Amino acid sequence: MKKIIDAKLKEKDYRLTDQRRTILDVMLKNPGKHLSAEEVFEKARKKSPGIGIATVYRTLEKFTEIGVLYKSVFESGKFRYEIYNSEIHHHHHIICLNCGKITEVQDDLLNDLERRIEMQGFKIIDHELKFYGYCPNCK
Amino acid sequence: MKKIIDAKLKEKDYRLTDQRRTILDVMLKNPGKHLSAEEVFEKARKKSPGIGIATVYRTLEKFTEIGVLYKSVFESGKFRYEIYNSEIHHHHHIICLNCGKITEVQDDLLNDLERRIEMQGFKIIDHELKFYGYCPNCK
DNA sequence: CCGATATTGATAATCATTATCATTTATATG
DNA sequence: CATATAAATGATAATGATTATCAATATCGG
Repeated sequence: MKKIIDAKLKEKDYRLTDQRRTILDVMLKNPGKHLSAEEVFEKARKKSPGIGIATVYRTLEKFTEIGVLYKSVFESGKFRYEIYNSEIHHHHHIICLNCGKITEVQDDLLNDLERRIEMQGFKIIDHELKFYGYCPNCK
Repeated sequence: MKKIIDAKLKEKDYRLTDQRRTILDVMLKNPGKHLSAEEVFEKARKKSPGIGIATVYRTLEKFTEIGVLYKSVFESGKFRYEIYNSEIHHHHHIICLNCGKITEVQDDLLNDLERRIEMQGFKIIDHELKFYGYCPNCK
């Protein structure tokens, strides 16, 4: 996995600094988790105490650009990032209205709907589906 | 429609001030549009030149709480509001990656998926589906 | 009309994020 | 290994969307 990422960075002439390596490690150690910039910053500081918050923001953005991370926005208005996992091509989020926990489900139900929308003249590139409700613990 | 909204406000002991009336008019004149707070402010000022931006934010939030408006967040991270329309119980958004235009489609395709998720212990209250692509003009 | 209290507007404060800039550092090349 | 280039860093100022504060005003029921 790291090799693929290394290749992506090289492809774009991006440097693999210690800070970027650290942030990448944080994300790889938290697959499926949707971490805010602040959360990434806290975790990265444990390994690289001198890392700066501006670097975290920049790196998260850069990694999103090259396809290493997936960036989402939820109701708080804050961006959250998760490691891109090509095995799970597409997944949806369930957001618990009580505890805020974000769970993922896997499904590919939307192809028919996309087809229908494209017949109206649109060109669909991607989609995002969120469910709001209560998780098993809060129900 | 206004009568229903009046009733909702009364139900909660909220007062119907001129400013709130103005903002409500703005939203009712723009059905289906997703207006940012700033956009609402600009439109409201034309009718009530003295209205304050803080009031716009507060009122949009208050109207969302009582179910008069529906509040969404998109990739800009900014909140956008639209008038709640009970005839269109559920709709989805298509966001053009080029011009940013937001179009709505109506579909109720997701009931099966919600059933399946509920069998896993979740309780689903609502869902939100966004498509990203290019509109007919930008394609 | 009066009183209680919700609501307002201006503006300060907050927060997540981005811009700025001097300094540091990764990497390619000889 | 040494060097040059320019990408990247960290601290912090700046930005923009939104919320808090507070004195003043307005709504609504009695």
